[in-house]
Amino acid sequence: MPRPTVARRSNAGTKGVPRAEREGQIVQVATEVFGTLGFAATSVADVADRAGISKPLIYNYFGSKEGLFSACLHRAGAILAGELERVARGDAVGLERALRTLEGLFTLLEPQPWIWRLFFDPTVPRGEEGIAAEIALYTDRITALADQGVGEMLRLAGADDPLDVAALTAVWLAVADSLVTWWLDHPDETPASMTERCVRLFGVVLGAPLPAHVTAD
Amino acid sequence: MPRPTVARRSNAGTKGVPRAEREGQIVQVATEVFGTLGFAATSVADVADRAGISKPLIYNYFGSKEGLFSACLHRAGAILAGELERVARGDAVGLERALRTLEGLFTLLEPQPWIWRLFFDPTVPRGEEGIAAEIALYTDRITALADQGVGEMLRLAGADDPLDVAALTAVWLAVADSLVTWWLDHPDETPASMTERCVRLFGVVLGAPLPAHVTAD
DNA sequence: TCAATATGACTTCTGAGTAAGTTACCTCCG
DNA sequence: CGGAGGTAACTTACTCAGAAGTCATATTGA
Repeated sequence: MPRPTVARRSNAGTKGVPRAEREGQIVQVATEVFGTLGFAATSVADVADRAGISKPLIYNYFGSKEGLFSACLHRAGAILAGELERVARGDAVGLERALRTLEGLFTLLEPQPWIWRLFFDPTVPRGEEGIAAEIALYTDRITALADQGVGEMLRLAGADDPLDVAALTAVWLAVADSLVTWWLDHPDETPASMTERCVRLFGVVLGAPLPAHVTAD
Repeated sequence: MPRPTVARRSNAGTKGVPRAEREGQIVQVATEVFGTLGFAATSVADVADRAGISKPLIYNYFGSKEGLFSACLHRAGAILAGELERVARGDAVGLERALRTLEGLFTLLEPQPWIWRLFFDPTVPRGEEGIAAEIALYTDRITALADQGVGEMLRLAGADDPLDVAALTAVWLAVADSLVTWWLDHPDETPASMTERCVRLFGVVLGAPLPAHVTAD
């Protein structure tokens, strides 16, 4: 049956926004949603709504939900890994380096805190290939930096069990993650105030008396 | 059309397993799946399969997916919060108490490491009521304990900014979480070896030289 | 007029939740 | 002791909603 020939205004048709620009807008919106809700809980239709365009346009430009996530990932990854590597190239070691990293992180994440979440999203479909692999690309870079910093610190202290390094690296990443998360819950904090707070806390924790059996062992 | 009168053996009918026992089995399986995959990625049908029963039985007994999760939560919560409170009643303070807590945690989680995950599952639907509220019930208890320990430690060090306490509590919970997660990825470790590792790492980190501007500020 | 930009209205699939019926145990009456 | 029937334990086979992904079509700048 042919469609009724009634004059029905459609919203279709170009709005004069070039593809590159639209893609940028979409990626920005999508990053925020993915970062806030997680991959699984994010619906493409929702992203389309918030971006003020329609779902098929997203599929036109990004191919699939994973493709969209991938685009967000690469933008965020370039920013993040780049900054962290910049810090790592500095000559700080041990806790000094840790603090510098946190400072860089806070400054970097100030305008768009969600991008951090993309790399530590537990809801992305696991698998040897696909998104998971791309995430690994970046987390490996980040972990390598952390591992190097942690390893250096442990070596200075005369410890060199590789498993110790691995465990402490995991802990360190979690510490960074938790501070970012806490910051997200306390929007009044500035990067500077967060950094100061970290300096203060480092001081307190490290100044605390060691338990007897730690020194004894 | 009437059903064919052919003799078709159905699998229905009681298998003689009393409700309480069945519920226990289901909760055990469900806890593992929820804890491993997260709430969102877990399908009720999958749980039913693994438990060797059918989906409607789960709905019969637990009402809904949330109801099932809730049952897992309460079992796990009773175990977890109870143990942590036991440790907290001890007379250790500061880092000593931290180590004792970790030790208790590792021992407790040895047979069933997943239960920890239930309380820190980012994929549960947010909302003022429902599961989220029940989770909060337990995390509040856990957080309160952590907060108390952290607060005591900061007070001993002469610091008492409540936001500092809150932030350090978040960090401490993340540290515990990351150690459990790391352990999950290294199944060869025993509770004892994990505890030793923590003692060692505490020693190294706390023995590290303080950055200049930490002491300066 | 053609290519780029855009959309409404599908199809398809997955997973939560349900209706209705099946089987086995248990009790109580004879 | 034997069978009627009540009830608890269980399943098959659905419905229904929401989200991924697709198709055909519409609009407009160059």
